[in-house]
Amino acid sequence: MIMTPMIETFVMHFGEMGSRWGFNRTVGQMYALLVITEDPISANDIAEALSVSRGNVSMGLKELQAWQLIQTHHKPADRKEYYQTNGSIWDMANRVFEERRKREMDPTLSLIRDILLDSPANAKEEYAQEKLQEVHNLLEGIVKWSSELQRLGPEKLDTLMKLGSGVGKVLDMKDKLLLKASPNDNKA
Amino acid sequence: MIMTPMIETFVMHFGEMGSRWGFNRTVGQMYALLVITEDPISANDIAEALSVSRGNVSMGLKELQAWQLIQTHHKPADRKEYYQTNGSIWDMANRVFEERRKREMDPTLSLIRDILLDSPANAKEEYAQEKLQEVHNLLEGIVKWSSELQRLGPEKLDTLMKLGSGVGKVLDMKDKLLLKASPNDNKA
DNA sequence: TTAAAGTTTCAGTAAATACTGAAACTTTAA
DNA sequence: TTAAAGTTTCAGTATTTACTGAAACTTTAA
Repeated sequence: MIMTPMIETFVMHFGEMGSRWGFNRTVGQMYALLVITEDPISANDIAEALSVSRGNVSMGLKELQAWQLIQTHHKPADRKEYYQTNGSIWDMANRVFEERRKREMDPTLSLIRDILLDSPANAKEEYAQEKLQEVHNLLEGIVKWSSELQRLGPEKLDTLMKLGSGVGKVLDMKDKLLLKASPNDNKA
Repeated sequence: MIMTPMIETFVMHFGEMGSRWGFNRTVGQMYALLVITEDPISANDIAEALSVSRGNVSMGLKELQAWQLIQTHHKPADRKEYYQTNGSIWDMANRVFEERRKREMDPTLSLIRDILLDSPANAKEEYAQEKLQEVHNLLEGIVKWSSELQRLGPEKLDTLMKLGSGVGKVLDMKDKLLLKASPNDNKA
C-alpha cells in the first residue's frame, strides 16, 4: 500500500505529535493512517505503508485495541484480520483524555492522599501539607470535572462549546433558574 | 538544605510526573520543592536538596521562569538570588494547559489547515479530507473551549466545577433564559 | 494432523533526551 | 579595578525509550 503525499504528510505529522499525546510515534502514525483510510486494512498493509517492522505494527495494534480505538474486521474467505477505527474522533479524544488522567493525575492524587494522612513533624511539614492540600483539590477538581464532561455526552458538550463566552452569562443566572426549578437541588 | 522524608517523597514523585506534564524530571522536582517550601531558596539550596548539578538547576530555573512559575527574591545585603513560586496552584495549572495547547494542538491545527487548502487528487484523498476536517473541528473546539475556561477566571470556574452534574440541567434551560435576557444573543 | 498463513514476543540495537562537571562569563563589594 | 561570589553554557556521557528482525507461537483449511 502506498500513501499519497497529502496523506503521508498528515500521517507522519501525527506520528510526531503522538508522542506528546501519550502514544509512541509508530502508534500515532498507525492511528492516523486508519483514521483517514476508509476501507479496513491489514497489518501488512500498515507495515508496508509506514515502512515499519511487522513486529512493531503488531505491538501498535495491540495498544490501539487496548485503547479501544480500533476494531477488527473480517473479509469472507480470508483469514487475515483487517482493521478500522472504532467510534468517532470525539470518542478517541475521550479515550486520550481518560488515559492521560490515569497516567498524569491518579498516581499523584493517591500519593498526596497518603501523605496527608501523616501528621506533620514540624512547621515546614505543616506548610507543605497545606500546599499539598491545594494541589490535591486542584487535581480532584480537574478529574471530577472531566468525568462530568464525558458523562454529558457529545451533543450537550457541543452545546456547551458553542455557548462559548455565553457560559459566563448562564452561570450568572443559574441560581435564579435552579431555584425556580427545584429549590433544594442547588448545593453540589 | 535537607528535605524531610515526607517532602522528599512528594518532590521525587512530582519529578517523575513532571515528564508527563511537559517538563523534565529535574524541573518537576525543583518546582515541587519550591511549592512546598515557604521561604525563598537559592539555586545552591536546590542543587543540594535534590543532589543535582548546579548547571542543571540553572537550566531548570530558566525554564520555570519562562513558564512564569517562579519569581526571584532578593535579601538585603546578599547578592544571591532566591526563588519562590509565583501565583497560585491554579495559575500554574493554567500555564501548563496553555503550554501544552501550544505544543500539542497548534502545530496540528495549522498543518491540517494547510492540507485542507489543497484540492483532493482522488476519492481517497477526498475521504481523508473529510476526516481531517473532523479532527480540525475537534481540536479547534478544544482550543476555544479551554481559552474560554481560562477567561472565566478561578471564581467562576469554581462555580462551574461545583455545579458538577448540574451543568446538564442548566444547559437544558439556557435557551429559555438567554432568550428572555436578550433575544438575539443566543447564536454563538 | 499438518503445513501454510498469520500473529506475537523478545533480545539486541538505535535514537532521543536529560544530566554532569568543568570552563566561561557576569556582577559587585571593597 | 580586582577578585570573590555567583550564573550560564556546553561537550561528552548516561539514561530512557522505541524499533528491528528473527524466532516462537497460534490458527485453520484441507
